Amino acid sequence: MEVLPVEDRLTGRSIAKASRRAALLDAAAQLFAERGYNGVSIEDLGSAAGVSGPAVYRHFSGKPAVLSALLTGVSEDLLDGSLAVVAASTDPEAALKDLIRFQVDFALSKANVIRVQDRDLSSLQREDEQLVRSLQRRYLEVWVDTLAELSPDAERVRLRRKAHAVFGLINSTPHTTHGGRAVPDLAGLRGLLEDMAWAAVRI
Amino acid sequence: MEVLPVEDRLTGRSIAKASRRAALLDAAAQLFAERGYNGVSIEDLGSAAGVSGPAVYRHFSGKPAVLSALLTGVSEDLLDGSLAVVAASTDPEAALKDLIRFQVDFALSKANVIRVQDRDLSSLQREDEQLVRSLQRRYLEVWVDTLAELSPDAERVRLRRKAHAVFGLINSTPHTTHGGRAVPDLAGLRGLLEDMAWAAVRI
DNA sequence: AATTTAGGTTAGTGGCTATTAACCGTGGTG
DNA sequence: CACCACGGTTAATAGCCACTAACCTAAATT
Repeated sequence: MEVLPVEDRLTGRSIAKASRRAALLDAAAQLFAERGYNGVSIEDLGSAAGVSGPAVYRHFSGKPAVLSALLTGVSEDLLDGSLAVVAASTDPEAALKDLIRFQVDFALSKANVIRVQDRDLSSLQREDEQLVRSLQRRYLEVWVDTLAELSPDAERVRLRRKAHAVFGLINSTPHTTHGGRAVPDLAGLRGLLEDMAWAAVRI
Repeated sequence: MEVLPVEDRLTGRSIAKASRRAALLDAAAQLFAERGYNGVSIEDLGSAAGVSGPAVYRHFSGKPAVLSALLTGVSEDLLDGSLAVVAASTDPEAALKDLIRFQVDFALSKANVIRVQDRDLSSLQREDEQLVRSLQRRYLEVWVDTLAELSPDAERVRLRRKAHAVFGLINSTPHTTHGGRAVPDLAGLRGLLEDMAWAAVRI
């Protein structure tokens, strides 16, 4: 008979393991953002997390699994976050403003992962790619639903394009913030992006 | 004594060579956009241009040279085009509108190259990367100069960020137009992007 | 305290791929 | 019409890299 691992015990080892896994994902976000998925070796990944080479296989089944964990994670965070934002807002206009703020926060605080998401999505295995695309689609629909409440007459196709364009606007700084250095006037940038996004979305 | 190849004769072969080179660059734009520079092999590249493998070396010194030709080409086209646009306009407001139209045209007609440019810039060799970055910087400055004429009091840092964000907005569709399929309502998309860009830039 | 399990390590190993070698037909040139 | 430069071909070559094997130590479990 097998021992069912129904409940994971919080032993010292499991904590260490979790934090190592997190370190690997952090390293992956940074390295993939800089050099692209195919430009990073498992050895690079391991040593950036303070461990060398094949130890990565104690945490992930392979290189694709690392990318998959990274991208499904960010997609879920975006979707869940946006649902929470919309649920907390009363009127659609406030909801849209909060969605913008949320996306700006996300883009500025997780620039690396944002970058990887639209750079290396195609490197995922078919199944994972579909999952991530589905999560992204649902996130997009949260925006489109909110936009539709504000412009009931607009076609959804148009609203979808609008949302895409706003994402491009907001996500632009990760592309330009080279290497992940700190941004001087972060608050100013945040405000500028919010204002521009608001102006663009209200046309 | 060497024969100086001062003037290239327009022989049948040289024409064939030029068109093969163009085919290779087209293939590179498409494949790099889809799979990323490191996800495409020389063999892939060649066969997509109707030639197999090492024949590529008759046209480029190596794989990096292909990427370099692609990216310096697009950067130069953008810079030259923007200079022409500004030179043709009289007042700054018209210039800005034309710059937007120009960038939208470019993003919609050369989506692949746009994608490669901000995806695989870091795969260039140091020297070429500096060249491309320099061209991009000069292109950005064309925008910033125009913006500065319209808002003489604004800091250039802020205007630079603004321009970046507008690029992100306009270049968003290449990211979303998966696989390079034709866009249904191209004119509508063009108009939408222009309107949104104009609204965003005028905050 | 004995034993098992898990996360690490350092050596392979095999496949892919950029680049080079060696060779070949032909358009352009004299 | 003889020659040759050139764009192509297929067959090495060499290096990188994902992944596996074999082994080792120490935390958990008993």
